[in-house]
Amino acid sequence: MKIGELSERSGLSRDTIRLYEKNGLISSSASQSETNNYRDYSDDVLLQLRFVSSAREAGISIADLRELMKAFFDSCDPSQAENVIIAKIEELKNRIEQIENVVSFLDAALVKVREGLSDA
Amino acid sequence: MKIGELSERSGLSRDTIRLYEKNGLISSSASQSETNNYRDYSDDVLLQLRFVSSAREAGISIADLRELMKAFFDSCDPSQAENVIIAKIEELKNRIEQIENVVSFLDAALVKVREGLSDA
DNA sequence: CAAAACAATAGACCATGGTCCATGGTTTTA
DNA sequence: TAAAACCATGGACCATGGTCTATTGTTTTG
Repeated sequence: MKIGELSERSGLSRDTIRLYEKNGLISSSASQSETNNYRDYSDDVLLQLRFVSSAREAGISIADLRELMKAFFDSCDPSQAENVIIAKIEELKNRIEQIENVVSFLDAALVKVREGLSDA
Repeated sequence: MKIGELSERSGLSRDTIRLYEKNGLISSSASQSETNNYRDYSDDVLLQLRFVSSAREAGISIADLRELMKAFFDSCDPSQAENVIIAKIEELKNRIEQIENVVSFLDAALVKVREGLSDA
């Protein structure tokens, strides 16, 4: 499919898709036609973009995603890929913990605010 | 305390502290001396900075933190403060879920990579 | 066929979150 | 007291992650 359709179906702007491609998160091939230089995107790319998109929303950087996507699809050394993925999972679990700490803090703050409210 | 000590004890650079102050995350008072215009930071600010710091690491934006800090300390309307905090907690829980989804995806990918490994 | 819609490319532009530097003034300390 | 260390201010600079615009060329469609 062409970038317009991919944009439509992925919910990402053309610009963003091109940015991701430039950064090695996805790849495309030249279109069949020899009169244009349009790019052709496979259905797989759509799936990849869905993952990338949710990962970006979860706060994973483009640089990190490049590593991951490379591990998924380009890795000549699967055990190397395994390591990249394991490391990333570890990182994300740490991040979850951090956020949970902040939530705990906010929960405590909430209790205090409510005490203040009932005092008043 | 002066900014140097605060920097030391909070682990944040002077520049970062000044940035946070400019953005309303913390506040300070003028020093006692009348010959200088140094700022004076209370011990409370140190605690606030520790929270800010961990929240920043968890990916919470400065703008969001400003809202939160304001709710904690400046709110004339406690029930408004409560709402801000509740909203933020909700947001963070959603974020955790998003990250957990990515982790699940990566776990699945890991399984596939390992299948590939055992096939080889 | 002509206009509208689409595509590629490059570069400008923007916000966010910091860091770094220069300047000039104030304390500390040796 | 003089040098070293500290402070405030402002502006430059940087990376990240996008968006927007202009230009030029290609398809689609009425």
